Amino acid sequence: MTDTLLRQWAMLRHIPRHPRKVDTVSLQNILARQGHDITLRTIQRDLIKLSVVLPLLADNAKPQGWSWRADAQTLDLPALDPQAALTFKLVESYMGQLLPASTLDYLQPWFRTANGVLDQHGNGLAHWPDKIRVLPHGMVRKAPDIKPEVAEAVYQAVLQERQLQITYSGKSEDAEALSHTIHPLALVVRDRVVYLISIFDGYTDPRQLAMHRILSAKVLEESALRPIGFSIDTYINDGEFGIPLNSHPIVLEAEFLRHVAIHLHESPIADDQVIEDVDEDNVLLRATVPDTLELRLWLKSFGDEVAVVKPDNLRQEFREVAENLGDYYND
Amino acid sequence: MTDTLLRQWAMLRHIPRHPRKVDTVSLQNILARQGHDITLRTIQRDLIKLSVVLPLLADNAKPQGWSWRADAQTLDLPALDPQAALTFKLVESYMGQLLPASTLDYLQPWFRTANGVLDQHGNGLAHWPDKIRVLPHGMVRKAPDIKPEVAEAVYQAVLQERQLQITYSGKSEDAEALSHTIHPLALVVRDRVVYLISIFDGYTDPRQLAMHRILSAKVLEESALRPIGFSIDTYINDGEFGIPLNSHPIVLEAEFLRHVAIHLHESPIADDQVIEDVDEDNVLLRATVPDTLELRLWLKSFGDEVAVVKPDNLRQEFREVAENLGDYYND
DNA sequence: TTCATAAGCGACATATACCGTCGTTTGTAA
DNA sequence: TTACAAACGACGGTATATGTCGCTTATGAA
Repeated sequence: MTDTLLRQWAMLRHIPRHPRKVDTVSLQNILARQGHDITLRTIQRDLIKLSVVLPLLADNAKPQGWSWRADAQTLDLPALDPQAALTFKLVESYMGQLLPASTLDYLQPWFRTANGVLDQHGNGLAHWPDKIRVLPHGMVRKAPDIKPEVAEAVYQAVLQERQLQITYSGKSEDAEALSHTIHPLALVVRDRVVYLISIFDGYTDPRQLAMHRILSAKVLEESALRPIGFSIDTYINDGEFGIPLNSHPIVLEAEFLRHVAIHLHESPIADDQVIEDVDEDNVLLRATVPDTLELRLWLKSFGDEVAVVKPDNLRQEFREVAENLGDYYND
Repeated sequence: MTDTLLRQWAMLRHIPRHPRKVDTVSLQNILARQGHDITLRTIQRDLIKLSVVLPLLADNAKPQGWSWRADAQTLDLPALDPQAALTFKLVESYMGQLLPASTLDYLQPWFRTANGVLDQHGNGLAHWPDKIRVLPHGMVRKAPDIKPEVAEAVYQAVLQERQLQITYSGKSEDAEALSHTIHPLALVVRDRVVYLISIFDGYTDPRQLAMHRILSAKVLEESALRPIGFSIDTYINDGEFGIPLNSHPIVLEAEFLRHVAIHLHESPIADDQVIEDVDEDNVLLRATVPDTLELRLWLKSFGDEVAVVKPDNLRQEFREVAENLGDYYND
């Protein structure tokens, strides 16, 4: 039974990407725990042999630290097929607008691998980058960037439920950055901003910290406190992020200009959506939807191309918006 | 020099996921082309040995077909670290709303692997699924689903520039599905819908086909024609998707209610964005932005919480919208 | 049914690469 | 300088990887 191959394979999986590294003794322990009793010498030999054909590198420190080259492509098994590669490129285009660059960077190895697969698979005549585009939906805004060290510490603290020592700059630029000890609870991403929900040491109420305003973060040894019964969904549904107005869905009726309704046919807003003709220029949309802020933003974005018919209170809201707008522009 | 490891590695990379498969003779040819001159017997032995520790399976056909189990996790080297795993989960949450399910399915193996990594890395007490949420931006709409066979054929045809035989159902439900031969040019994703830009055989103008309305697709042998000088960016910029109104950026000035402006601080709409106080309740935003439809949708979504000040023509547009709205609701 | 063909599989022999052991060298800290 | 730990080189016995060969089995045509 060829233990060699399995052992090398297991060893490779425990070598981290540069700048993280691992020394031979640690590898020996890890392998021993998995049932591979092996000499240090053998591990050294394996590493040297493997580094000839794989992008592995050892630093010059005394207990040699081994790592994968930072820019190494991932070697996936099974290999990335062209469909998956294309999907990765779609994700890259989409998420570039939605996630901080330093977070998305973690997926760079796969994006690079996808490039390779696509280059190889196309017939080389014309390039595939000319054949795929993702058009932005909504304003193109860049996600505020998060320091990689901060992201790393925060992710670790959340997953392992450890306390975190952070310095946090207030909303105003000139505010002093203050140091706090916090108990992280959860991560919430909304509208390009990553929030860390956590409790300040000594307090009991969860607060939202925008991650891009955390200047430094250090994972502490102490485990984090977690209020009994805390639930991220309850927290969100309590309206802390301003999402739900009303837990009961409503039956929306609204008149759209006909040319707008084309998009509604393409991707319906509800399973029971119905679109009826009203007259030559207008159609009526009827659908059961959640009664949220997002619904209002969406309806308002159509401006004068939509008129809310029902329910009455929503129509009333829109009437008031229209009145206010009239006042603005009639100066 | 241990050729064995490399050879087995190369072989594994050429085994596709179920239901696709590969036979030993093909593997021998592939490996021979990469410089591994090896007996068929050895390949058989390798496969059997590897299938003990890896999710490989052989069917019962006569020339045995080998494949990875369809639900096999990916084995990545370097291994997925917790940060990357979390990023994959974020992508899964985000893209679930933006890409058709059948397209996103190609990334399932990575999502599964990410689950495993996170399960292992957390301390097991509380589950990480309770610690991460992505809140939707905009209306929650499902991306219309695309048939997997269609997606596969279309992706292949686009990448390899081959003609495509499709049946396409018109916009109206009752329209007959018609068969066409088309020359695919590019893929454009907008607002949850994937469009295939292509030229119908015998015509010269590019058309947009919504992929979810393609009922069947078959890649033909003939290579696709491509108009000389066709550029996907030019095509988009010609306004075929209704995006750009004007190629010159404008300097936008708009008054926002103060509480709205908090979000603008978090993720600015432009690098040169400035926010000034106007009075107790209002602030003025000034920024250089592209003059697009998206800008208008975004501004309109604020309803009566924003008043456009400059440029003049944009203010005029909004004045008209306000007037029309006033007419609607004053019946 | 029979036969021809091709693929899968078991067995065997041998070259070789693997791996533990041990001694030497090198680099770091006291 | 000394002490210590890690890296490295060399060696030999053992395990195993691989080519070869022949038998078995499945498939399809006659």
